[in-house]
Amino acid sequence: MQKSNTKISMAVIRRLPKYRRYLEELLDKGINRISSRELSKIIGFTASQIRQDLNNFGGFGQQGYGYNVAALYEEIGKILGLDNVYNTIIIGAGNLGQAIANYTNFEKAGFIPKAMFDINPRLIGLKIRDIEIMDADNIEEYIKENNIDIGIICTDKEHAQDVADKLIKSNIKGIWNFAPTDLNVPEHIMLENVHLSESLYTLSFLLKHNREQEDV
Amino acid sequence: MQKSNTKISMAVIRRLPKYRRYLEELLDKGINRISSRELSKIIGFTASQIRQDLNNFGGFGQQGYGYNVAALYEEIGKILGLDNVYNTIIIGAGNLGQAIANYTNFEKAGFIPKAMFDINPRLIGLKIRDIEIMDADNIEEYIKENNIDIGIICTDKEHAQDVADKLIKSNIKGIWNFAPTDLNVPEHIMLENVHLSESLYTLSFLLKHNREQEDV
DNA sequence: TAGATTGTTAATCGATTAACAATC
DNA sequence: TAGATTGTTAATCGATTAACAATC
Repeated sequence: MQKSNTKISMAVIRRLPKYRRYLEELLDKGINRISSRELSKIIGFTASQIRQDLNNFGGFGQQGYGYNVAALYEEIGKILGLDNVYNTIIIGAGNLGQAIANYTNFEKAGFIPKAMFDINPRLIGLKIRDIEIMDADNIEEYIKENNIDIGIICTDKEHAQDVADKLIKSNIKGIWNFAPTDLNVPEHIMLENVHLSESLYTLSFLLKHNREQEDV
Repeated sequence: MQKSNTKISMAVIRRLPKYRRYLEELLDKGINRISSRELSKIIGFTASQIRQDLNNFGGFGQQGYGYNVAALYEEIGKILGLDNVYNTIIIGAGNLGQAIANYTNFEKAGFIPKAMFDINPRLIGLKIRDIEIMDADNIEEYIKENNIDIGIICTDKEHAQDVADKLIKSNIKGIWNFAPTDLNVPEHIMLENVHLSESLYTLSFLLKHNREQEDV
């Protein structure tokens, strides 16, 4: 669907989930048609930007009419790969790992937690929902035997690179990293970081300088 | 410290925590001097960008020498407001709220969780570490009586705006929002969102299109 | 002092916005 | 058909990179 050769910028990619979220809300309200101008008012991007963004992936609108909400929602889901199912494992079964294991919305979107791993013998063998916490020694074996796509790193920063190395060796496809460190990962493995403290420190900056963000 | 009138872009602000993190690592290694060129190699920004970024806030370097690691680390901490102490409350005492309450690194950086709130009677009265889970009906009263600076919203999306409204009424200074929705907040209240599903969907896009990120 | 490296200005690059012809 | 709104090109704006004089 993406136009030939054009390289989509990360700025555009990171806006896509937000489009999808607002389109879902419109769907829930039973609205089945929207113009870039109307969408602009509720989502806060300019109408021009909305049209530019969407046209990176094809002409989803119709002149004189606007966009079909259901169709556009569906298309953006496909662009994001949410029509796929991904098998995931969570490494680090502390509070954060458990929070993610319990968060069923990810599962609804196709990200299935198959197992959790920890080094703490007190946690090994427990289950979160129906997801077993296993010994971290078995990560590589488990990935290979169970077709795991994504590894979610919820360890402390000291263990994160070791875990990442195991994931890499086992031919994982992507890593979602919550450890407060930057991981070394080969180019063919996709990496997305969630650096919570960087987000908190940004809020701290804004508080200190009493400045609202211009963008979301 | 910030130069008069110049408005610092969010892009710069969001890089500051990363500078601080790498400088901390250098400190731990006992390195007390670094040039923009050397820092560039380990942090991955261009040397030019590093110098530009830092010069938004003043001349911290010395020609022919570079930057003093300890001093720069300290300065960036101050710029981020990490020399302050913030009182926080966590609203929503589910797994995510508990994970944040248990994450002592935030406390070390000056963000003190004073109380948690929930509407679930089974949770009310429990303690996470020494942080009590209280009835969400008491949020407004508690904020006013305890000098709370930051509200951390860990509820589901259905309750998030209601909670935000209570925080706003109680003159909170900042909101750190983990609920998967955009909040309506007046301009004088600082808002920082952590939209986990947007991050996960971005990873999904990268997997589908097998593309590494050019940045971070 | 000579060499190194900053601070800062200028050039480039990329992303956003504006404008409008195409067309439903 | 006339009006509305897209898709797309051109203009603008902002952020990044390059270059180099200042200076430690």
